[in-house]
Amino acid sequence: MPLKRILAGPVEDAARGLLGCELVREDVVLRIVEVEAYAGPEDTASHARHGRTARNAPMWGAPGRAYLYFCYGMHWMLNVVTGPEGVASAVLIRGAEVLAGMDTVLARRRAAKPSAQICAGPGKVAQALGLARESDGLDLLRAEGLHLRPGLTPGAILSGPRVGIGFAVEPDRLRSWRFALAGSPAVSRPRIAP
DNA sequence: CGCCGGATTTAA
DNA sequence: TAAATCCGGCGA
Repeated sequence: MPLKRILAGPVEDAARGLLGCELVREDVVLRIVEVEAYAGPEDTASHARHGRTARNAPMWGAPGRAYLYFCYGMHWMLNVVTGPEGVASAVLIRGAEVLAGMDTVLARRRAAKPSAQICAGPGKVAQALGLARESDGLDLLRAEGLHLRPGLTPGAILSGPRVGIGFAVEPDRLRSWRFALAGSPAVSRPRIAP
């Protein structure tokens, strides 16, 4: 099944389908190992919970676009928009392994040496790719600029509650919409129970 | 290894 | 005023 079709489906399936896929920008190639699913206005943890705003507008767009937002006054977060056009949902990229371009990643992350956790966290992933506001809304399925492509077929997948959404109400708050490749060293904290 | 506070801008 | 976070410092 083509990636575009998976992204056009339910956000939970799209999230699982993104595990193992690759993000490419210039010389940097990352393998996605951890994601979180965020649905539309009905999901009280989602940026779409108050309806359409200037910030979350890309969430209503076509599947496969980027939704980037600024968080905690200093971090950019990369999401892949999912669902049909007009339906607001997106998948937050939370963790990745560096397949190529480690020197560039080290420079952007201001790290002295490689480590398994260099892209373990959503802020780290966007920073490693050099992403900010100007990449908001990009079509990731076009092979120019930032590109998303199929990769490794996932083995075992772990799931658990989403991180940093204590403000959401149940059942959204406890929903297991965080997914990660079992055994990957690039999964962010807190760890998902096996 | 786990907990805690500060950084720093924006959206609602 | 709190946020879909990160990092360094401190104590066990």
